[in-house]
Amino acid sequence: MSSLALYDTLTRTTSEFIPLKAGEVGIYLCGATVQAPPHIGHVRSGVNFDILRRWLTKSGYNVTFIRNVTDIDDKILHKAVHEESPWWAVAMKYERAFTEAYAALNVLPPTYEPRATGHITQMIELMQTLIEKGAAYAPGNGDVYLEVRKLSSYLTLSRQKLDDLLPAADADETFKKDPRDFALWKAAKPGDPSWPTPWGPGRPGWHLECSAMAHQYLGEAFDIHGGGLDLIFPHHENEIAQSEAAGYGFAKRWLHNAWVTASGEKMSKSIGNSLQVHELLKSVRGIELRWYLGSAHYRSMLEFSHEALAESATGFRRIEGFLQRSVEILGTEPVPTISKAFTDAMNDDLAVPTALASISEALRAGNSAITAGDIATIKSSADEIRGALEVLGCDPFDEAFASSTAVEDIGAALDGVIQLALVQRTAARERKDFAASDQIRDGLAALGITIEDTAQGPRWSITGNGSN
RNA sequence: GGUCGGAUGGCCGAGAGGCGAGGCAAGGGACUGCAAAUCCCUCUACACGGGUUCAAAUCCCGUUCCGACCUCCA
Repeated sequence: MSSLALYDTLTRTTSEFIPLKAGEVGIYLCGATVQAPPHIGHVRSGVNFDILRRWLTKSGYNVTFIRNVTDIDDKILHKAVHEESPWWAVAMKYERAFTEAYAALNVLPPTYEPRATGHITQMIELMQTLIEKGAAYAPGNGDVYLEVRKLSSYLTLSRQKLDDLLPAADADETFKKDPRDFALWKAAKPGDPSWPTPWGPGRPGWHLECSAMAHQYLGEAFDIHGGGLDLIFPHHENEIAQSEAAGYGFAKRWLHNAWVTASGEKMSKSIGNSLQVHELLKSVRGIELRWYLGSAHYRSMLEFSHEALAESATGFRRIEGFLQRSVEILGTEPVPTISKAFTDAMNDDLAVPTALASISEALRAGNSAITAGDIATIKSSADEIRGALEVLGCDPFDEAFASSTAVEDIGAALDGVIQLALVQRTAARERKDFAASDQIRDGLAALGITIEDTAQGPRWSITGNGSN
């Protein structure tokens, strides 16, 4: 059995993953700033790290997974003005949209999902520590800044030099000792929400939130910190600065997922190439969108196109089709089993594309076994495929994707009706009346129901390509 | 200006000195009354120019093009 190796943005190398505490893993993932509905770039991050979490869990670790919600920030305040709604109502509205998107894609809920505004006390404590240690200062205007020149480790994650950074265009540097110092806390402006602090009323800076929440739930040092590539600077750099200046060990390893791109460019709301999750879910199922988003390596850009998504969904349905046939033949659901090929791929920095190749091989073996009537191979293939799909969060038998009881009742009734038609069709075929048999099949096809004649008799499935 | 990433077949997408990843699409074949499903076969690619090497998509040098970050982006 190979052991898990993961990439680390800090060292830019892949190395064996050794947790701080045997059998336990703590992960902090930067979640959403809830100021707009989620697009597929946001949920790709969720899916990538959900796969990491599931693989760690499958590997026997007890995983504590934190994904925060940034529910106070400039963009939320702007949005509140635009929507003529209280800032907290805006935040809640979009937080729910994210929760629904994650659920539709079978992203497991985090162990804890802290909101920034629920941790103001911890942030104030952290700032007090930083001021006492001489790392931060409150110039008297209500802001609190971190003095970055005092930190030797500053910018080691992004490998930049302080003097090479472009000066901030918008910063009011009146109170800063150095223009690169960043705000831990922002003084309240008239009309903005604020919380009282020893330095005056204000609201948290983005970076401070994550340091405070990571400390609260994972302690002074933890195993993995994750997020999108675009957070390396300044967000993660600043998180390191705050936490290390406070004396914490902080994250031992940094994982960053790459973007979803469209026409080669990063998907973003501002350039208008973003695709909202709920829009895409009108054309594919959640399990199919997840399969697509998870199919590329997490550190590779994923070039989105509707065609690629549709093709990916087609491929997934092939796998599902085999699993369904295996259930019909074996009479039982497959038992999730992890193959060596899948293990080796996942242990190699989550090489999902290589893992998918192992699924393809099992699929071919399984389909051939159906033709050959090789029950043992049908079962072993189905077990292996389901095991892999489970880790990838795309197990069709997962309750998260299961239909409700009411739907199952309708399905049973529908099956009865279609079987009546198929009996007529079989009778027509037996008397070589193919005009009549094709008429029945065409009629069902027009309703989006596809008929396949197999060695075990006709079977039907809803493919949704009907003209209704 | 600084830092970082990328360019692989019709398309998506792995690999990182030698063994044609895989998928989708397309073409052919098997099976079938015809389909569908499935299986088999075909389609031998690595931006460009040098170099290292017995051997380069992979390493080195240079070039072109694309993208990202540089103080509140997943």
